[in-house]
Amino acid sequence: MKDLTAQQSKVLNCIEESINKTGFPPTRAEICQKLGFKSPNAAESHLRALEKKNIISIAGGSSRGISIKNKKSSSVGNVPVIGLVAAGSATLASENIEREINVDPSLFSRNVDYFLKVKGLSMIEDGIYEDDLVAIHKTNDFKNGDLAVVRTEDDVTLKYIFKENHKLLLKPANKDFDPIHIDLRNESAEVEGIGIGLIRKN
Amino acid sequence: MKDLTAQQSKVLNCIEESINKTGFPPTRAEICQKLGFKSPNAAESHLRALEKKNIISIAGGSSRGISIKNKKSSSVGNVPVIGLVAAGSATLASENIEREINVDPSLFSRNVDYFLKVKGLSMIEDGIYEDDLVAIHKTNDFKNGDLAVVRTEDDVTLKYIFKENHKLLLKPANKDFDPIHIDLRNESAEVEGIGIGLIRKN
DNA sequence: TTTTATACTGTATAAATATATAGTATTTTT
DNA sequence: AAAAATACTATATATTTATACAGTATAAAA
Repeated sequence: MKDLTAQQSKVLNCIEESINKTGFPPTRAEICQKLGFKSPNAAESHLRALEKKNIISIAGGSSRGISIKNKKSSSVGNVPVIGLVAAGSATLASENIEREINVDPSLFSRNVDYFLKVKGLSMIEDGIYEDDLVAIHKTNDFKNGDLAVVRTEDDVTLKYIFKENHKLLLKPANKDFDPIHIDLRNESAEVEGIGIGLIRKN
Repeated sequence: MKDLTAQQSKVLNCIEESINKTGFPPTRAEICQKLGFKSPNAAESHLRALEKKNIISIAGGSSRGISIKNKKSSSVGNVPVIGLVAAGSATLASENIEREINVDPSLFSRNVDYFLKVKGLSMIEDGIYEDDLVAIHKTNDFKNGDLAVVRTEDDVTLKYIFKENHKLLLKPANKDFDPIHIDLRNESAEVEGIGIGLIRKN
């Protein structure tokens, strides 16, 4: 991406300020007033330059039609928090959603589809505690050793996953817990997603 | 707060949608178009009702001058990430800011002023690992047992803090590390903030 | 050296927009 | 039962606003 000139940065800043302060973008005249320009065309041409550089987009024919592109903070990534309840149905069904939190999607390595609120102490030796929120990326693709949300026939658990042929090993990180062995010829198991991060509130 | 009527909710929704989609609030005409009204005054009066109920504010004399009040998610909480470098100057000075991340300020119990990127293994037994981002609330007020960012004469560390008269105890959570004893009569130490949460990226 | 981009002033205007006024009808509150 | 709020249509208009056009001047790129 091309660099912005000093003036273009000022204009961009002015737009951001307006949105933060008033809730809507500025008019050309307002930009001029704030930056001391005497002609609306001063603002206009800077806006067109910013548009050309793909920093903003300008909606033609509408007032205050300026929006800042790739707002890494469309940010209003409203991500649901799902409690692992006894019955173990970790679905995005609304009845399981405890609440929603706003996170920057770029915060983690992959897209976060939901947060799983950890129950139990099975992963405590690797620093995953009860009530921690584990960021889950929904996928059924995994590598051996990934932290996976696995739906078995009678439960949903968060464990390290290892697969070898028809055998699935779900390994906890707590010596007081036994690994779960699943023979896929007899039992079904589905990987719902993998853990890509966590949030803890003290 | 008074409840909104069905129509008022629709209008509010329409405003939110516009802001999310285009980046700026709608005009009266746009609201009418979206909701099927045939008179701009339909939108106008709903807006005035919403204003009266303190849900939105309307900037007089400016186009698209609608903003939604107490947006709990101004949400664009741009919080800096600070790396604990050897020299140990964990300040908000820009040279120490590794990057910024967007978090919902309401995510943690208190306001997050910055994230401290953890170096070393001194807190590993309590699930705080190297490169974890510990959410820090800037304050010099603390309770015994709080996780604190402490600036000593020659370092900045993250430890559990205990104070008794003139003695300060900085306690790690790793049996391989020794607690730090500070006699405040001889040495200075300052609490920069306390840890209120944690983010980990796998 | 000739474009092209930057950085403006100044003027003008069509179109967008807020906003007032006049009605009608229904529902809710007092 | 009266008043107030809701929920609109319809029309009008002053003002806001985007946007084009005409210049001037300087710096950077081709």
